[in-house]
Amino acid sequence: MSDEPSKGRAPSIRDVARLAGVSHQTVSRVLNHHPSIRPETKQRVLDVMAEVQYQPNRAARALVTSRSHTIGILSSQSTQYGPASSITAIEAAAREAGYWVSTANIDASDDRSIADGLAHLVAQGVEGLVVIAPQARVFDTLAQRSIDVPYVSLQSTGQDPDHTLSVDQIAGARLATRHLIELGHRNIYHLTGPQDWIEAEARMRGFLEEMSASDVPTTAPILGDWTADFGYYAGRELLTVRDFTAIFSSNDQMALGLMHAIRDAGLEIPRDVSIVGFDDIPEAAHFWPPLTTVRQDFAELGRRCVALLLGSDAGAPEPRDAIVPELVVRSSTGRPAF
Amino acid sequence: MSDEPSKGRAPSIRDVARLAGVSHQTVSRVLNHHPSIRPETKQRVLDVMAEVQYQPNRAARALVTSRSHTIGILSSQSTQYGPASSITAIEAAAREAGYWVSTANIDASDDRSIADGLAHLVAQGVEGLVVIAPQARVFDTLAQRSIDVPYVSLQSTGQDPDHTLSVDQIAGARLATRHLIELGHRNIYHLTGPQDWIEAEARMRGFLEEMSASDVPTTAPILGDWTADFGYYAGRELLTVRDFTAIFSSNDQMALGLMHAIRDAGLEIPRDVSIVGFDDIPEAAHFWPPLTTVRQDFAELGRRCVALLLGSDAGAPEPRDAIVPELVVRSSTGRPAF
DNA sequence: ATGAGGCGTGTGACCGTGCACATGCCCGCA
DNA sequence: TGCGGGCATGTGCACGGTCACACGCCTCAT
Repeated sequence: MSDEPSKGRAPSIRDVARLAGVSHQTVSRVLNHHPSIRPETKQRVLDVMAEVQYQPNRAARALVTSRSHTIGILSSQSTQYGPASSITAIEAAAREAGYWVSTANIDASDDRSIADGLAHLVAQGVEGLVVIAPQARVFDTLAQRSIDVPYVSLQSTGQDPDHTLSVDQIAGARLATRHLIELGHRNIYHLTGPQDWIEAEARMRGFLEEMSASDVPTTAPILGDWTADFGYYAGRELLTVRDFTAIFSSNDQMALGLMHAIRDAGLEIPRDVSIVGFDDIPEAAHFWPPLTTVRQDFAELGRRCVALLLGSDAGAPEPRDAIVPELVVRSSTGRPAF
Repeated sequence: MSDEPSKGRAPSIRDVARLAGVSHQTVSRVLNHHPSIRPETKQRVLDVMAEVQYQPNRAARALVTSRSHTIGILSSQSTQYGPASSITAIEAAAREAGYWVSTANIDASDDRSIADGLAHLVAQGVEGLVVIAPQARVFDTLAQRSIDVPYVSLQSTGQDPDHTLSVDQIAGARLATRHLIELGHRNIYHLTGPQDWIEAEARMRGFLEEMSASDVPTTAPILGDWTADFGYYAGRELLTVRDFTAIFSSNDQMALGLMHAIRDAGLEIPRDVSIVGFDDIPEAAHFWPPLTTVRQDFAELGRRCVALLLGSDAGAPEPRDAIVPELVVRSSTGRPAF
């Protein structure tokens, strides 16, 4: 019965075609900017589209083209500053390139959750995959499923350079460590992130490398979990012995907890203990004292990430060198007391 | 030519059907847990599915059902702790309900960006929409487009209660303010968030309400921007006069900046100035001194959010009362010096 | 015995888009 | 004059699911 009115569903190209007096294919051509269309025809179609508020159906298009114009992000811990910043940066860069982003937050300690998240993104037809989850497990699952989607991992594993992109965590950690050594510290502890975070491991490696390169005796790193709470308790624990003059923390939050514990013990920073963090979260400049830390350029990371993903089609020779982070010296570090 | 091998495309229900010796419809029934299927037939189909690693094509399903099983989140400032936590909580709750989440980060100061983000989510066929962006603008666009998708805003506007869900920011702000008043403070400043954030406005209103309810003379609030940097500069500015004994900051980051400025001026917290924040970010307990603040239950918020969105179908009588936040008293507040 | 009805399954259409191919027209060149 | 070729447009099918309906078979009440 109903000939022109929409019957509950949104208008399709066929509705537009009928109203404009052309074939559905012509409408499709207008949508895809096909060159061979008479300007007046094109205009007529565009007018009708505007009139009926036509919106292309993404599902239908994805169905036939198998393309979604979407990049998937597999992420865990997305409330953390690092991952959150990366996501935002990637989103911005993707938008720039005309792509959209779909995020799946996973519990990286749960294989099932990883597989589900991955399946979700793949089922959505993402054309690229960014993994911001730490676990090697994720890569296993990825390989196992013989994913045919280009992917990038935002971690510095060192291995598998084709799929890895990152701030050079090792270099950053060496920067931080060298800074402490140059100030004269010899008894330096390192507080790591969770052992299954590849980033955490890289920072630890950087620490150890720089220590031995400078012939400073190394102490065993303390395994942390990124949280300020942990930093606090670790600090209390360490202070029962107090055989150090500086601590390099794997992120700023733990550094904050450490400083809390140190002050609680009646000590002063940096007079009694020097502290270096990692990340340079926006708050770090306002810690007490303002934190010396290592800054990562997340925006640049996001940009390169998208370029790498999308460029693999175009074969663009994207610079794949790791981004070198930068040491930001503030007031939480100084020469040891003696 | 090729009869069984996959021809580049992923296997479809028809491939599975052929291999299992049934019709494609039977496969579909297995997928949808149709009751009338002989167990052995079902098993055979499931076996084939596992064998060929069958994955239902989401686009195809969405095309015919017009359902995506996806909830859209329109968000700005998603690196902020509040929004990020909300997103994570919503995602968790949605997954619980068998839904997925698609996020669109927008620049809330740009109408075009808002419209684009909205269009993106709608085009994706989201079945519900959560808006975590502050601007009234977003709602205008929403109304203007006569969106037929149920939506919820995570802001306490007070108006339009059907589409609003939030922590009761006003109550939280009153809690914080009353705490200061009860300690004996009379000269209290308030540092707000950006004026176009509805949450910021609500907290300001709570502050003003409590002040006048307690007959304390009110000072004009200071317009902030959520950042610790701003808190620092605002603090420096305020200290040139120093006509106050307490400050209630609209979030924890600005409180951190304030404390930085106060210490820089050689003053002590809370002896000389008391500080209250808002959010209870995980780091707040380790600020110096540990911050008295207002805690919001984001997980609960996310849960209710999803329930409200999905429940509107089922007609479930979901509690729509605002979630009442909780005051966490730590060491940044105390009685005024005299 | 017969018809109603449920169960397990198959057939064909349809969702909205893009692609391959066909069509008619006009232009230019041999 | 005939024909190749580009332009503007149309026709029909494919994509991978779901839905409405049909079909045999068996059971059970009439």
